[in-house]
Amino acid sequence: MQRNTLQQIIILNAVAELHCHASADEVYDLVSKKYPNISRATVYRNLNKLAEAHKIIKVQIPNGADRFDHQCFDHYHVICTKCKKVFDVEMPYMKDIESNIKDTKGFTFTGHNIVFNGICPECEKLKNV
Amino acid sequence: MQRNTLQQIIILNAVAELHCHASADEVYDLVSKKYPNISRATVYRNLNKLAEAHKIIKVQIPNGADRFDHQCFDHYHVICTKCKKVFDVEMPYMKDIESNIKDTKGFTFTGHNIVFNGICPECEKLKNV
DNA sequence: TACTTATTGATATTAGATACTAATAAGGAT
DNA sequence: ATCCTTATTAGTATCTAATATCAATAAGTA
Repeated sequence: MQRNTLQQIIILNAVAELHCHASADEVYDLVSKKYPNISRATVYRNLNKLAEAHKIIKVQIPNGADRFDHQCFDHYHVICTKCKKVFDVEMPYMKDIESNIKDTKGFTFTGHNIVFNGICPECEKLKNV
Repeated sequence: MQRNTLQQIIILNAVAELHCHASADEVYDLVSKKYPNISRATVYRNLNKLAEAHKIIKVQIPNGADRFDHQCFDHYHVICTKCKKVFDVEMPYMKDIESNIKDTKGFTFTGHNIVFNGICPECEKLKNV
């Protein structure tokens, strides 16, 4: 049986508060201000639980910490290769992208993930300093 | 100055021999059969060096070890969510996919990465046993 | 052949995440 | 309201993938 815990509520609120695709550690840092005894493991556990329950989205970043996003619909992301921050990309979700695959070789496709690489305006500015 | 080492040649050959997107550890296992004293660090170092030199491709997998691919052109991948093996996807590379982005918000886009999720035929078969 | 220094082997360290376990507390039953 | 069951937590240990460190080695020029 699923139980509602104070920790879970606090963690969900923290993800909502941190707009910019927070990592588990960033969530932990924010949460532990209000709830100093919370365990890092609890944060990780609840983030995954919330993602499974589709209350948040888990964005898995190649070679980086998972990010957690409060925007709960399918969409793509861009990671700034300088500062490693993750942002949403405003682009239609390609539901039927799998139809472009020539030979599925017996695979059952269940989804896809696009992560763009780029330089965010902040880092672009710093380059010119 | 770049130096040609026996280790680098052996590692490049091993990646070619392991068709199926080997992880650094899988490369290490194969290589250490022929060259028992090779260091794991040397394998990691050379795989990255070969990828930088575009002699192999480094496929960064969300929540998984990097894979190294001997096929040296831009293409997409599918990861089997059961066995975690990575395969090439036969699908045209979308060079201008960034043009679908509505609002770049000042970002400079430099590339993209698509990883499909799926179940490979092997794992599909096992499901029915 | 000698010299310079890139590279190696071996190990330590790091980051991100999960596993483990006794203690706690959510929420149904009494 | 109180008891009971057990999901969840806090705290810590452990794991994996990868990189850092550094003395020893060897590639390739002089």
